[in-house]
Amino acid sequence: MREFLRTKGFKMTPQRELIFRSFFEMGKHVSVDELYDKVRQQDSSVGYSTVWRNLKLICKVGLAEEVNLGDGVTRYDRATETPHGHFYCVDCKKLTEFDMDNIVGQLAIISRDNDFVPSGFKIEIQGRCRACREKEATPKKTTDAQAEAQKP
Amino acid sequence: MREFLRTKGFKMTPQRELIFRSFFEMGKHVSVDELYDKVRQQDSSVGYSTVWRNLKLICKVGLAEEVNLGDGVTRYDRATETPHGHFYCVDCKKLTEFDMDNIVGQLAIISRDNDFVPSGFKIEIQGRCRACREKEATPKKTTDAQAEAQKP
DNA sequence: CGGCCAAATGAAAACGATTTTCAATTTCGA
DNA sequence: TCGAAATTGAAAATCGTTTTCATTTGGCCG
Repeated sequence: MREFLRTKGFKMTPQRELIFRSFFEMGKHVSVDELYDKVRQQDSSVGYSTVWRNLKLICKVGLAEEVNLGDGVTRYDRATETPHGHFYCVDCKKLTEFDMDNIVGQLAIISRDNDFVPSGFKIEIQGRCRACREKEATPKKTTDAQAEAQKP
Repeated sequence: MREFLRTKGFKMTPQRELIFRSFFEMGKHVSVDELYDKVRQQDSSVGYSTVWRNLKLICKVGLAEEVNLGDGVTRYDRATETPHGHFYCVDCKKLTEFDMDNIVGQLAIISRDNDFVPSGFKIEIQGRCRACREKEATPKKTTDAQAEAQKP
C-alpha cells in the first residue's frame, strides 16, 4: 500500500494507514462519520478532516467511489472488479448490491449510440426490501396535508 | 392545476401558480436556485423557501422527482411518461437524457430475482460528451499531489 | 356574504454535512 | 541529515437544505 501510494505521489502516515485499513475492513457504503468512529476506536487523536481527506484520497487513487443517494450523506463504496448496482430500500435506507454485468454492455451501446464516451455506470433501484415489506403491512394515513407536504 | 391540487388537499396561491408555471416552462434538471431566479424575475417578493417548498410539493404530487448527482445540488426533473436515464458529463456537468425502456424490463427482473419490490429506477452514465471531448484534447498534468488530493 | 381554520408564505435562523484554512508536524528523497 | 512538500488536527467557513415563527391567505361552511 505504502508503495502503491508512493508511485502516485502520496506519502504514508500512521493515520493514513489506520484509516485505509479500517476502511477496507468495514462493510461497504461507509460514511465519513462511520469510518471516523471506527478509526477513533483505535486512535482517538485522529481528526475528522483527516478521515475525510483520506476517504477522498482512496477514491482518487481508484480504490473506492462515492455513492450518493440523496439522503444527504455521501457514502464510499469499495471499488470492485465486477460492476454492481444498488437496491436502495426507501424504508430502512439499506443498500444491497446486485450484479450489473449483463446490463453494462447495453449501457455501453446506448452511450455509443448517443455519442457519449462513458467512464462509469450507476444503477440505483429504489423500492422496498423483503424485511420492510414484512414488518410493515399497515399503510400510513395522511391527516395533515401541510405536514405531509412540508415535512418529508 | 388548481383542481388537481385541490383533490390532493392543497390550495392554490398566486406564488404557487407562478412557481409551478415557471418550473414547467424551464428545461429539465432545475435546481432550487435556478427556479428561484426565474420566479423572482416575475415577482421578486417570492421567498426562497416558498420556491423550495413548492418544488418539494411538485415532487410529492408526482409531477417531478429529485435527481442527485453528488455535486451537492439537488435538481428537479419533470416526470415523464417514458422513463429515462441520464448522461452526466464530468466536464461540463451537463445532463442529457436517454430512453430507458429497454432496460427497465431487465431491472424489474433483477429486482424480482433479488426479492426486492422496485418503485423506481435510476441510471446514470458518467463520461464525456462530444462537445467536451472536442474542445479539450490536452490532458491535464499533475504537479502538486496535495492539491490534486485535497482540492478536487 | 362573513367567519373560520388549515394551509401557505417570507424572512430569518437553524442545521448538518462538506470543505477550507492555518499553524505545526511528519515524511521521504536528495 | 536536511529541506521541500505533503499531511495532520482543530477550528472555522461554506453552502445547500430545512425549520421556525409570526402573519397572511384560500376556500369551505353556514
